Amino acid sequence: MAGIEDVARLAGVSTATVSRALSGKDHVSAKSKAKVEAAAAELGYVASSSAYTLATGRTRNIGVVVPFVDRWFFSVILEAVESVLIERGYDLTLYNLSGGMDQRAKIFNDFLLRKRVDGVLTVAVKLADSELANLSHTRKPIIGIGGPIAGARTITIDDFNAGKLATEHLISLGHTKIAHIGGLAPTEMDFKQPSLRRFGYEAALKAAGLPVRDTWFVPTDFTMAGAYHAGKQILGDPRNAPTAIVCSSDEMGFGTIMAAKDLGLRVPQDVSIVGMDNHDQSEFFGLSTVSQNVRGQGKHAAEAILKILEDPVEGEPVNIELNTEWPVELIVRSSTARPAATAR
Amino acid sequence: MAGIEDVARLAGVSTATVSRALSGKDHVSAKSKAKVEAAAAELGYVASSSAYTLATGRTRNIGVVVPFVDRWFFSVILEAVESVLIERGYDLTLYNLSGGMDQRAKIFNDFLLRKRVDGVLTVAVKLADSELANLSHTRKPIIGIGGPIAGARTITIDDFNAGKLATEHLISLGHTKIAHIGGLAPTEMDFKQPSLRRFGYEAALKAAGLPVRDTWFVPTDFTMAGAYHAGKQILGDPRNAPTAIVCSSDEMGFGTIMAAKDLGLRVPQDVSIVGMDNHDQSEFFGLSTVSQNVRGQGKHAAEAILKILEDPVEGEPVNIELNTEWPVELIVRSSTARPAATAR
DNA sequence: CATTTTTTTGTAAACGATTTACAGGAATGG
DNA sequence: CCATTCCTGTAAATCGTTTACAAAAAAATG
Repeated sequence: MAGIEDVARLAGVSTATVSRALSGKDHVSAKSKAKVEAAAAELGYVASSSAYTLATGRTRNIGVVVPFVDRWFFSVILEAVESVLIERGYDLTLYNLSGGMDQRAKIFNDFLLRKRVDGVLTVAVKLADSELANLSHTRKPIIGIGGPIAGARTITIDDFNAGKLATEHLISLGHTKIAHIGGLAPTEMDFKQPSLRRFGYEAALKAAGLPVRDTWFVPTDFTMAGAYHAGKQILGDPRNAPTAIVCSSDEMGFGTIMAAKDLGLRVPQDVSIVGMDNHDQSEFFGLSTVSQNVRGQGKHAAEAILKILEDPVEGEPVNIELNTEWPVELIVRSSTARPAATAR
Repeated sequence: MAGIEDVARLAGVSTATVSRALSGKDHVSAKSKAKVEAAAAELGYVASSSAYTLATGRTRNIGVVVPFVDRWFFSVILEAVESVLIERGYDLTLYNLSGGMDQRAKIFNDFLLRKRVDGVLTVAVKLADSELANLSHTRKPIIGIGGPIAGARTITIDDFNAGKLATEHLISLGHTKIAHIGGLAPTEMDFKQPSLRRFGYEAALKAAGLPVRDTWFVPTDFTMAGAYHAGKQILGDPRNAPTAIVCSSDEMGFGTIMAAKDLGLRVPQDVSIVGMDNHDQSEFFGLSTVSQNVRGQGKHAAEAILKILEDPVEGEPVNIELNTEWPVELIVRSSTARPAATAR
């Protein structure tokens, strides 16, 4: 493997000149730049990134921490972040938390501290105090997507508002019997979005003077299967079946639509269903939803962290508490309509 | 940040002793080992990975190249690989090809050559000759999942056999009118699994003396939506509707099931549907399928590449052409049954 | 043309570990 | 008690860049 010295020798210049010519950030005469480039090409020279890192202290690598990779939201974020990073010459190192607590401990106590990354992006993970302390101690920028992180920049949507908007859509169509399929109680390591969305749902009902019934809220996990069963439960009730259901995610919406269909109910004639997120498959299911631009958030987060690294604001600490709220938008498709009773 | 010298000073030994004590591969007296560990813990010392890499030539980092991350198969592979790597102290750097040809060129011509990774895992990507040449030139181990790579180790399933097995299942139930929803024609950069699965389907039909009809094969992309439309097309045919459909993936199976239901057909009474892969959601859909152990393949690939790196066989080149064929297995759920005519 | 200013280039010292040749000390055996 | 072996520890070399700093060359100025 050719090193910088080989290139320097072949080009007839010093290693310093080679370095300058190739990185292009210092002045080098056009002539020697050309010679260096020719020599580098001839030898197939590529700079060793570890030597670069050792000399500069920069890794050109961002660590991305996700709780899952095989779920839609996370994989989309990952894809968006990766595309920005590659474009800018950065690597993406993936840290997946789904392997349990020891894997998690390993990641936060070993991997992220080894000077392997210039910054960390966390996606919907709630950091324990000790984890956050460890991380802050490295003085590297941290950006969180999908939940607050004390003392760091974050990008979130207003989950309360999303739940409220979805519910208001149904209310404005004339629904008064509106159920909710939402997330389970938040765990120590997870965020409380599910609850926020539910609070939004409840707030909308109350604002419209509509009742909030216990039996109309069914908590379940964020899967089609979970929502399918919840949906059957709610819609099969012989006495208190609602005419509309607000789901905390689109995947739940899909499950609910399937439950309705399997019960012989027509969507939206017999029951309206609205989801949240605007999943890639929502168009296919015709699911009305409160859209959050997931790719946009991922790209924004990636660009923000690169900005901090590449032109830091003088005198500003790397991490400041600052939340960027991403807008949500109602997308109406074919899963919502006026309730049958008031249809004509 | 504490360096190895600080630890050495605090422990009252030399840096070499610290290195030996911490890496644990050379003899150090129990006493000084304890002192070193205490000192390291006190200072919160973590070795700089770039210095380690520069000195040893090893990055403890594996590059994983995938064409997508937001598709089930790839995200599951990623998760499986990551869990093995973390466990063994390795990082995973993600390279996603879905960003187009220039992103792809960048990855193969820059990133993978910069001595940032010890080895490369590719998932269902067909390497161009020049890409493979570039990669081989680095003398790093390459392992491919889901498709042949000339001159390298690969892990695949027998797609032909999978297609055949799915079809035989339907034949053995008594079906004679069996359609197929499969992938589009392979592109330059993709693999030909779809075709192999189709060939397996055709071979099974021929072996049973059943006709292969053109109208019973509909190519589409590997999505629910694509298969939904294809399924409606096939099942809506007033003259030649089949009693069973073989789908090239489970996601296609889901779409086909939904198409059948929307046409008012019952699954499996009116139409049997079988998929391939054993997707996480297949249980929920009750989809019979030919299962391939995706997690198992991912883990195996990760372990195989670590094996090559950590105890190489003397005198064997890093890359040898060797395909490990992973077994498939028929899983019968509730989407397949005898056809109505022969049911009793 | 001499002098000053600006550009370009080269030298050599980091960067932070691992590794190795070598030396000193302790243990072993006769 | 001495010679031999076996452990430990030391000091210096090494990995491949970047980057002060200084020197040399080129361009601008009077």
